[in-house]
Amino acid sequence: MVRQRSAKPSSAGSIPAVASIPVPPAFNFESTVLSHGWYLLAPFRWSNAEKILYRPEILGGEAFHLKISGGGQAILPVLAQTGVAVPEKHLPELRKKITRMFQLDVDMSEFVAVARTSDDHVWVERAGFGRLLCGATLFEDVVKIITTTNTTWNQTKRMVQRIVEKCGRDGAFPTPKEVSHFTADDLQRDCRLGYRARSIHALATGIIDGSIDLDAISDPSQTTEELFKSYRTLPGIGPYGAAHLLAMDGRHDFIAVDSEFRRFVRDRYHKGRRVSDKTMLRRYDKWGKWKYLAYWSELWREYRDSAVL
DNA sequence: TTCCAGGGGTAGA
DNA sequence: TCTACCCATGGA
Repeated sequence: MVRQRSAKPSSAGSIPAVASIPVPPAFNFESTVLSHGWYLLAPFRWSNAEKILYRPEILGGEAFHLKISGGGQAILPVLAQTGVAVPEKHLPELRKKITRMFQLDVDMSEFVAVARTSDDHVWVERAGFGRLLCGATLFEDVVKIITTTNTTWNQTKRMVQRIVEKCGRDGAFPTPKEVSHFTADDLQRDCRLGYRARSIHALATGIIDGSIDLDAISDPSQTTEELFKSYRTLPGIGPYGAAHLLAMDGRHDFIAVDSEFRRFVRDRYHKGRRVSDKTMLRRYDKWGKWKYLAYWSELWREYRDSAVL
């Protein structure tokens, strides 16, 4: 990754230059933040009035409260309290995490080109739609996906908030080690995780004892099919979760079939009639490797039009 | 009470 | 490979 320092002054004016992170062409900060529900999950906090994403983060073992803004050709993460840059020694780690959070290493040009050929999807280019907001680490995203299964969105938000409060340090999302300090019963009782506590506990302890190797499991040299199978070996991750994790890698070959997908396709294309998953999925076959994003863009626009986002 | 929400794991056919 | 059942939680 390229490192650079920007000469752009902070909002305080007299504060020295801050480190900015360059973004790909046509990157849209706000659209990426609002791409799906992740910006509503702790430790993210989005200020719509300021168009700023706040997030506590541990860098080099030290806690920082980040204030992340976008615009122009860069993302600007600074310390929330002072507006100054994160100390130089932490910039490589910060860049790595920001790159994952905003999918800066994902090439969206092919999807945009395909979307131009569909009257219902031409808007995605103008909106800068395509990148999904992710957690700072794969562990964070796996935990969050587990908390979305078989429950309501409000319960998901509360589960994640409680995990951060109970296990995390200084408001940051906990590491596997921090989660593994607690028993599955502790997590279930105090974070109200239900049966999901066992999966999240198994994930954290597996990473710590070495039986789960997230780097190997997420090895990008695998084909998408191999990666899908690989993600499914994680505790609490089935077809829905694996498809979601692939999307966070920028791979959209698999649609995460859940109650929301079924509701959307049933209402939009089948006049509310019940149809099989296979029939629903067939509708998106023509999108090839962009199936999930094609579906998600349709749902995203429905959310936006109904002011859910 | 019963159902079900951005499902997953397992046993049995 | 497919189906049925169970799994905590909490709102409708």
